Amino acid sequence: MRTQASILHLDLDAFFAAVEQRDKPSLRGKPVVVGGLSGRGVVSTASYEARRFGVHSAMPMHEARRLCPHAAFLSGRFGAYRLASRAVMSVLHQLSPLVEPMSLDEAYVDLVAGGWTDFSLAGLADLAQAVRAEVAEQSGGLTASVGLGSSKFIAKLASEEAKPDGWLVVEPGTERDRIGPLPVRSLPGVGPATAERLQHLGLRTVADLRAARPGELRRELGPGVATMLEHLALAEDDRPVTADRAVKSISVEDTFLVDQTDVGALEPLVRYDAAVVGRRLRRAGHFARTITVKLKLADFSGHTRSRSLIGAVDADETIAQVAVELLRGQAGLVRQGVRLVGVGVSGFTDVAQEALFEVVAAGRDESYVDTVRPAVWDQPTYRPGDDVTHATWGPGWVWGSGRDKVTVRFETATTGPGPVRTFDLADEALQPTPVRLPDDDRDTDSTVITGPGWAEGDEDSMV
DNA sequence: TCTGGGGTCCTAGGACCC
DNA sequence: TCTGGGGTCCTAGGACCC
Repeated sequence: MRTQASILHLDLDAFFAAVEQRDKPSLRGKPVVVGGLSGRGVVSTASYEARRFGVHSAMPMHEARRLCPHAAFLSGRFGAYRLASRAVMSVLHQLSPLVEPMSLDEAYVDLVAGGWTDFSLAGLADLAQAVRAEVAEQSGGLTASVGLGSSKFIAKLASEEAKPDGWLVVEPGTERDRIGPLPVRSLPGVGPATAERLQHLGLRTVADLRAARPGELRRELGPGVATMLEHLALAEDDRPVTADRAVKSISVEDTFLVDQTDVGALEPLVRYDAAVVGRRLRRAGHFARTITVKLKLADFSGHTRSRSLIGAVDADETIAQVAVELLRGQAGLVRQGVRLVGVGVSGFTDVAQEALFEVVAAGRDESYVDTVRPAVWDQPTYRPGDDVTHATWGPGWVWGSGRDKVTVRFETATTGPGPVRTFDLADEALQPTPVRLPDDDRDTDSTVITGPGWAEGDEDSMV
């Protein structure tokens, strides 16, 4: 817990709507609503003029139209928002190298890391006003609210209280008194579900939370959430300001105008989404090992299916193939009616690690796996017993496989009976080795499975 | 015409390995 | 043949945030 109000939180006011009003003078002073305009869209941002009519973020767009029919309804220009955001963030970077953007319109700044030393009320007041002025200057007139406090939680609370177009310093030492009367919902990490459970325990305010019987929170919310809330209720928040947080997943999703029930009709979309994801993945310079397909049903329940490949990939086609298979595996759910489908990737590495085999389905007794296929997707699928002599992956045939192992029998019509060898799929010996086949007049590269010592044969058992 | 799209983090169970 | 604990990875779901 810091003893000085050394964390700054900046939040642009009604950001998307404000950029629209900045760029289109005719919209100034009028209600503006930015969000999804199609049937199932929701509001991203409402200008303060629109908020007066009850319009707010996350509200279904049709309701916003009902409440404020004369507003300007816009779908958003993210290029413009990104540009404005960049200008604002660069203002913050002049304060400190430790700037943590939470979104296009919001960031924390660690003033200690920036060498700031004057934490007097007057000093921080000057700082807040200078930052807001510079943000307006650099962004073409956007207004920002600034909060300063001894933690992220308190700094954000301060900027919220200052909104719109204001600033507030919460003096260290006054935090607990300030947050006591607030509803539990104002604690970070308390959303609708947790608030409901707390309500059930008769806990409505932060002060109620503090007075909760020991063990009560633990039973209702689990040790993790309970501990976090106990600390936050006392204004104890040690979360550091972290610059350059690495991206951990990339995803794309689409909500349909009308619920869909036909898997086949969804496949082209899933393939397209896979390509969008693939392009973003490559642009980020990453490879991904896990591919996920997400469905949301008519009843709003969410369902995901994911598969981790042996190696990391970034090709559209590979992502698409896996995604389509995962989708097909969910045909039963799709028939119930889906409102949303999404494709995502995660498990990033910075090098490609396409491996030879992908274990697909467990055998009935789970002692072996009955389908093995190359993780390079234009190659055929092999099952134990399949002859791979004539495949580019020869020579030999797949004998069996466990979860992380594949057993190959090195035997072809010309070589005669050969040894059986089990490889760990991570085994270097299983990684593709390009070779030119002697009789290959098409002059294409092929791959041979080799294993250290396989010529002696060995008694590696099937897994 | 109820309820977007992009993320992060946590939990819990099972497999698997040592 | 029975027995155990810890650590890690994978999958699925859910809560939350902006």
